[in-house]
Amino acid sequence: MNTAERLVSAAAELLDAGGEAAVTLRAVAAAVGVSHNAPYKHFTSRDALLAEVAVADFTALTDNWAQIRTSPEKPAERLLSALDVLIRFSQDRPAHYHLLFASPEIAAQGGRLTDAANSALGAFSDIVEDCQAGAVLPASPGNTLAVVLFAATHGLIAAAASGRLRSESGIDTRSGMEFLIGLLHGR
Amino acid sequence: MNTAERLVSAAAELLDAGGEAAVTLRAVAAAVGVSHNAPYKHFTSRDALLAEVAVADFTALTDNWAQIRTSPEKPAERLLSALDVLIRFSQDRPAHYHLLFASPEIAAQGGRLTDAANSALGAFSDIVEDCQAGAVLPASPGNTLAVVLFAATHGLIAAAASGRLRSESGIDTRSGMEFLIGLLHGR
DNA sequence: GGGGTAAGGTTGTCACTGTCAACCTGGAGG
DNA sequence: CCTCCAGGTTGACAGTGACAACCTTACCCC
Repeated sequence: MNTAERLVSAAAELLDAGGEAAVTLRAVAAAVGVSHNAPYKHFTSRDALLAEVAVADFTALTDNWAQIRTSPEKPAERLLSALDVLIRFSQDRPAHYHLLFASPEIAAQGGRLTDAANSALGAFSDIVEDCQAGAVLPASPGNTLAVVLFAATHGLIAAAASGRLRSESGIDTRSGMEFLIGLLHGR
Repeated sequence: MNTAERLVSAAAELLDAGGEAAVTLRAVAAAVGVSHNAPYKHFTSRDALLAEVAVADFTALTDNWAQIRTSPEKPAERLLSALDVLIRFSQDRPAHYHLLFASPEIAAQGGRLTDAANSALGAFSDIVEDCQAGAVLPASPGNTLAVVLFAATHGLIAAAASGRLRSESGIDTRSGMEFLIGLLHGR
């Protein structure tokens, strides 16, 4: 594994261990065993390094969803599995999740990151479209329904991360999405 | 206006002008005309100061929504107006929006902030419940539907902020919510 | 085969940040 | 009149992202 890859994976580990604030260029460099300035030979800035971490995460999500689509489950069950992947990711690796979906300055890095994010959305949309083709979910122009379902999931995850879900409403992300899908079912 | 209030309002202005990174304790203090350490006489940390900015924003949102509820429009139109308030807020003051709904370390400040956020959600829920009472939207246990609708809106706003909405799907936040509400209408 | 060259690494330095500590000051209350 | 404290000050400190300059090694081309 070359230095650039080792830097990305060290950054990913630090992100898990201590949140975004812990991902210091110096800490990343030290974890790899290079000098404090070596990262600049591979990445133009700290944000660019974090963007590469995000690319790796998006790619993993894409693979996950692509695999779910090939499972023998019914479309509706595959959709719930896809949502579970996202929900579990947000719970197991909250800092990574925040990096991917709630960090505008990282998203602005563009390039490879935009492509990786679009691929992930595409894989998720495929699963939703299978549901629409099976009349489990209503039709929509383009992938509008997939985008809306994804958005609702992200919104519930964000509310949960802020601690503002359990407090007043007493629901969780999964049950919220089940409720919404139930309303849309067969429409 | 006392120093604490002036610090909060100066922080709010810097947040608008240059994003969260521009809200430096030193810059805030300088804007008010006090020394670089004076903020610590009123706030325990930078995050605590930002939390007060968020409290003010949540309060304004609550007032906005409470007023919409008293308008002579039909419930469904009031709901769209409420969503427009949120969407416009996210477009006009993106850094403030991010602070309120996508900053876990700020949300963790708790206390006054949690109360203010709950009040805002309550005002929004009232508007949704009017729609449910008028059979414009389906019934739900507690305020589940309000939470889900809010979550979906936030998700679409977040996607738009990341530049990942227009690119692939060609929809915007407002039209996405109209699509979802249309599906739920009369259910 | 030898010399240029560039990728990848190093050390040193800079301005800036949040935070802590110590000090100062004026006015309120016994 | 003395005390005390809220609210302000200056000074310091470690840590950060970023830049500049230098060193080295391996490769390519003439």
